[in-house]
Amino acid sequence: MDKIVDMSIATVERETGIGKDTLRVWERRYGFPQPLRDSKGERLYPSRQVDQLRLIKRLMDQGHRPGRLLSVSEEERLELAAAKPAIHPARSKDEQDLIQQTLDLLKSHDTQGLRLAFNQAMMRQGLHQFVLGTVVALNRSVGEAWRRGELEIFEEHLYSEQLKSLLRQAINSLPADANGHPRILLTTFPEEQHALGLLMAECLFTLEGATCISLGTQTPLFDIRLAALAHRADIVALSFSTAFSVRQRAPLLNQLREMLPSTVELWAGGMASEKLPAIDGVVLLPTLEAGLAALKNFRQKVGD
Amino acid sequence: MDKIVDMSIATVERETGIGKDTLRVWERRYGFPQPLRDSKGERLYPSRQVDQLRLIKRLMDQGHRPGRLLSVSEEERLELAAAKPAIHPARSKDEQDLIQQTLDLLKSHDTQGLRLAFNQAMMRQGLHQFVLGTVVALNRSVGEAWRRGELEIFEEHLYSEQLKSLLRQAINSLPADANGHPRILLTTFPEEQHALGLLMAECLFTLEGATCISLGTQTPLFDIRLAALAHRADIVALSFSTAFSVRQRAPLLNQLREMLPSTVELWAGGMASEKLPAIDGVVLLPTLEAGLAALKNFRQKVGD
DNA sequence: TTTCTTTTTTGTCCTAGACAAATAGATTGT
DNA sequence: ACAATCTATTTGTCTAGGACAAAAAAGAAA
Repeated sequence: MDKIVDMSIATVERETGIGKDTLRVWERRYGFPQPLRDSKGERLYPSRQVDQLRLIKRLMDQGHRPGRLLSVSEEERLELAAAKPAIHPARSKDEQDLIQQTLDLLKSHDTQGLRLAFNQAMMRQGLHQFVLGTVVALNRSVGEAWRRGELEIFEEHLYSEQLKSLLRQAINSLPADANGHPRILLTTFPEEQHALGLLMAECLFTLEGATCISLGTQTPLFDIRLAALAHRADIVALSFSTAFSVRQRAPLLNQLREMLPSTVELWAGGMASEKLPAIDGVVLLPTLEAGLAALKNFRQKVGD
Repeated sequence: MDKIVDMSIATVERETGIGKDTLRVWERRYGFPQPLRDSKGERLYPSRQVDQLRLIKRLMDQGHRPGRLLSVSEEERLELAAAKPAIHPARSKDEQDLIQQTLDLLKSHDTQGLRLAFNQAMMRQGLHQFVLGTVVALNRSVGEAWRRGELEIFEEHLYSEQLKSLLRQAINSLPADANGHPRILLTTFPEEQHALGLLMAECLFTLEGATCISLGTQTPLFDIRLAALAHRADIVALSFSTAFSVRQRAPLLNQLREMLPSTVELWAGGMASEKLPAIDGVVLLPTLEAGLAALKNFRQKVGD
């Protein structure tokens, strides 16, 4: 019971999200991690080191650089983890309260209560405001709490499951206009598995009377192209989370841009799109508001 | 417009689901694929070869072996693809009709119609029967149509999005008994992204009055353990699709088994569990019916 | 036929070197 | 002091070809 065994390199990749090649090159360059070896010479990572790797990944997502993190002692890493919470735009009392309530409910694993709280907030504010304001703020706060180590991954899963379920329900109860314009195809790239941003966009676009076709997450580029053609989409909208490596975005977007007919617009929304260099023929949408503006824009353009 | 560029090895891995190591070793052993090289000597796969790889992956999922597929000509592979549809247990006229209707709606990309058809079937049959009979049959038929090349991946995405949405809605409308027993934690392993099986199980277990805590897909083992402890789960139930490599299941299940307290049962459900060797302390559930039986069983055991 | 043993097939891991894109740091010009 | 340009370092991903064990197929024996 409860014995935690040493892990193979494939397992560590899965558990931490750090690639095999990267794990090996870190070991070579920085001397960490330093796994044991089994009888056939393969790496075996003790769980203590895997914990450290988890922490390192967290800190890297916060902007720390691997070189420093890896050449520093275990204790110093823990210090970094306990650092400053960023300052945020002023929030209403209501929002503050809901955030605190959400974090408390998550920590006590009260899924029922969570659902109830979300539902009430949504009813009170209306879907538009709820998504644009509250959900955005919640995402940020939950993400931060996780980065600070206050929440476990499974608690974040719980949060996003509840919210996804609620948003889906909301979308389904909206009057669907099959001939709404424009026709927007929604999905994410293959490694991107975060569906929440997608659902938020779908809510807002559907509220505006557009037709949304959601393929869910992780569609290969080739199939995005096929789907766009099959559904006669006017716009292909992709959602990115911070987890999606910024390095990969530009080349992937370029590739998709070349695959799509030039009459189809390509929108890229989500976290950290600000950092991205402008790409020809790709509309970058750092926020949901920008998405709504783009939609208005598109309609004006097509209108005349 | 529409120009399809050569792809890097990382891209091919994403698009086909075949690992980099495997792609390289196939090239060495069988001479296929045989990518071009760019200025720095890195592989560039022409889209023609990537299409072939997609086909090969499909055929492998059907049970063909790589050695044969890769050493055979392009034409012969296409012949294999057009082969026999397997024979299935007798189905009711209703079910047959719905299956045909679903495939037609999918091919014409009529999401509204799809949703309507599903909803009607569910209303008519009741959730229990709908999940156990119709959804199972639909999954199989859609999966087969895809393997035969009749459906594109994006059409399969569409199917599963609609169904997931419907099942989620159904679950939410069930009377949730927060004190229902047993407490079942539902999730999948990190590479497993198919949420449909999970939702189907959640429907059935909830209907039986159990408390389901769904973490969604792709939870690291470490977090499954944490969640099980935090939620005081009686049972941890994992869902596998055929896409999940059979090779990996046994070691992963063993690993999780060792991490969990022995008082917590571990259930592994989903396709191809029959093929799996028995694992000590892990209950294998090849079908949903087996899952329901296991639940009844568990209750009797605890009852006395 | 079934069961056991041998051979082939197949995916994953290994080392150690290379290189370009991204980032940080230094230098220069306004 | 601040912005822009250049240089140096950092970092992830790719390459080659060898190795090995687990799975599957083929062969042998009951």
